[in-house]
Amino acid sequence: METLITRFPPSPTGFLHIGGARTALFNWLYARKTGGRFILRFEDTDAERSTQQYVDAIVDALQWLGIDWDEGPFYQSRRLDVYEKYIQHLIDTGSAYYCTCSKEKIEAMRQQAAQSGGKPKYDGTCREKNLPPTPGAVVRFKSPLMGNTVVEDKIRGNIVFPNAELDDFIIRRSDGMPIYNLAVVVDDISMGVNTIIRGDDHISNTPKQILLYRALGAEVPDFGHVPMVLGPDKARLSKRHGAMSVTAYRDMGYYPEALLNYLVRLGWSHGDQEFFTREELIEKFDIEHIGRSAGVFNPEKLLALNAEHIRSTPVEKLAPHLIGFLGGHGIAAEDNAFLHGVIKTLQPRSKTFVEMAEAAVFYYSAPENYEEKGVKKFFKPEVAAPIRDLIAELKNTETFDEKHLEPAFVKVMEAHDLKFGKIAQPVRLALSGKTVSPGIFEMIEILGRDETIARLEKAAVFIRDQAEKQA
RNA sequence: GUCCCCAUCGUCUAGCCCGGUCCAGGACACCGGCCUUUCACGCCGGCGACAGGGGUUCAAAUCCCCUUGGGGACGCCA
Repeated sequence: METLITRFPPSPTGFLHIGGARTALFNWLYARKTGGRFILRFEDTDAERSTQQYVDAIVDALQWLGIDWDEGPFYQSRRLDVYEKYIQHLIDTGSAYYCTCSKEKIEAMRQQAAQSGGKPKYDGTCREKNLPPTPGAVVRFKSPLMGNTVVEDKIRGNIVFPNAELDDFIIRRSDGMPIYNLAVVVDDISMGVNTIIRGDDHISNTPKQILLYRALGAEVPDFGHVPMVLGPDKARLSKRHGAMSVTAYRDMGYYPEALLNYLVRLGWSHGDQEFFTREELIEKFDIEHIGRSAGVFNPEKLLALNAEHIRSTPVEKLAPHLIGFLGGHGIAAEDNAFLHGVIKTLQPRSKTFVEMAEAAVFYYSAPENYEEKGVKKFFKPEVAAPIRDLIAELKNTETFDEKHLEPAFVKVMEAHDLKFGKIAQPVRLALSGKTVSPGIFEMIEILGRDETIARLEKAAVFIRDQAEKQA
């Protein structure tokens, strides 16, 4: 079987957003799944709006997502001579022609068409004039006047376009730069791309491109148009929908695999399965189960999926991601057993790395003050004695794991006739400074004997001072 | 305006191609409950949809047509 070659061709006129990432993902998965190749190509023929800054940002986002490419990145702006060759061929074979109609004239044509209810089209003034190249002339494709062009879409089936709907579209600007439809086709032909998965906003470009393939004597690739991603108001995604760039999700503490998982499920399914690892995605992805209807981006579901990924991903894989966010709290954490232990206790209670980092701070630095409502509720004078006893017990506990810790607590509880909660809450506050934290035993185990005792003693002093102040 | 695409719970979706097992299944969110050392996790239960109308058929979410609704394209942007 022929090697499958897919590509992702962003235009560097903006950041990589959710929709673009999904398109890239589909192409990437399909290539990885079939052992094919995946190409990255920047379509920067619009010199006005393309910038290096966006190129870098897109590369950065793709790398973070773990979407890697086998070839490229290519830049259309550096392949002008290639397009020129193909354009010349089209002219030579009578499939394209020079046109000297002014922009104003074209605009007037459109206006008129709009008024009389027709489709805005170029009227073909220069079509049969056989004009020679002149400065400022554009090159137009000579589109068939009759017949149909059929797009055999892998996702939607056959889509028929009457050729009369198409006009003689420009393939080369007056400044010599090629136009999108020409450039993609030439690139895809010369790069051997045989499978194109893209947004369905490109459907109406497809017949034009098919015509170009034929005029160039090239084989038409497989097309598959995926539905668009909509905002909560069901409108096409745009800046006004808020955080839509991939890097925004990185900054908000999302795990790349979770984003991938969410994105792929927005438009593709594998029965009832919701959770996928990257490997599972590659193994199970198929083009047959890509849906046909547009999907609304749902940040809440993405958040929930992120939490699920955080919960079920091995701590070693999570650690490098968390370290950056810990840095934001002034903590220079090392990727060691301590960090891994910390993550373990935070996994079931963190939806993002931002949350996890925040919750992890107390492990690295003893609380400087205690949550106020906790102090009122749990640091009462009567807990001073049990805490003193607990400190003494902990000093004698041989191993610091739950199995040995619990008897120590039970002993203190019995001596003072307390329920577990009565001692656990003050201890929680003493260790973490907060009323909400991971389990008591797991915290103690990670903090270790010295640190635990130090924090308990500090709390005991605090409680005593507190009592004196009141007296 | 013209052309094209789409249509199952609020949202993402399974089912639709190969009608009956679907008084429609899962997930997120929401509401109860259980578990419990806090918060979570987890578990159990609830709420909630085949856009409408015509056909075809013994039988339609599944096939056909129309309507309605939503989206996209119509650039010397990609």
